[in-house]
Amino acid sequence: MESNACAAALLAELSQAKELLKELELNLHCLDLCKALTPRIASSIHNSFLMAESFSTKAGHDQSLFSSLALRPRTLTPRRRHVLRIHAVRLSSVSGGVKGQGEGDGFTWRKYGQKEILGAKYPRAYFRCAHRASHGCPAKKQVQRSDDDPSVHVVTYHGDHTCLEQHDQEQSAAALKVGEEEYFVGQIAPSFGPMEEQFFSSSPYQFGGFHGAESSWLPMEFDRDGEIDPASIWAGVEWMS
DNA sequence: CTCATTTGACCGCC
DNA sequence: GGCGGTCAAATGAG
Repeated sequence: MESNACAAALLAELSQAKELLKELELNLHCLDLCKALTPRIASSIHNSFLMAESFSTKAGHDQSLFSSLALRPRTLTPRRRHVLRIHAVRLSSVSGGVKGQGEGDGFTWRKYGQKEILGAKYPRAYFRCAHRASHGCPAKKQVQRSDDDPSVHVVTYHGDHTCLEQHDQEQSAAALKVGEEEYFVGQIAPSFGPMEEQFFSSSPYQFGGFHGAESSWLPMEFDRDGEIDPASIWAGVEWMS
């Protein structure tokens, strides 16, 4: 896809996300927590806007948006086809609480594994959709605490839910489609549920109390080889198949 | 008793 | 052979 078209698509999706955030702010004004979080989320998306605009102006005619985004070439090959969503979540001590009833980000997950990752301070937890057995839902997610900022957690989603659950988060996800590939480049903040709370509280980093969470678009920077510079982001991200 | 989580073992890929 | 991802038996909570 031609770079300007990619940039336009990205901006269009971001515009939609921004409008959804405005709507969220209007509808949830009675909740102090939501009022506190919404401006931050909006600010993060605004930063993404600046990034996207930068891409659209900086990306030369011989450099696609994806090369400027530094997606590795192998992610564009048919053999690497996948749906990936990267989501950074920062826990906060905002009072009020946002915990759901066992759903967390709106879906029900079952933890099926936890693994110590080489070079990482904190373990990675593996979750799959609870409706895998009944609906064959292939959705999975991985949750790992950031080494640099323990209050930041990287949630990586694999696959889409084929179960019947619907929620606003899916509708507000900003996706950029290119041909047969679909890359989710951001997602509106969900809340943590009891399962994540339990996982995080049992890991080496102890919370004084879990009351809320905020998430943000990842302010990524990349080097010329297409590798993500870990020092430039506040949550480590790996491209996964 | 049922169901979700934990955790060591196993498997496949690089 | 090392590592990440998954399996499955054991364990615990309700």
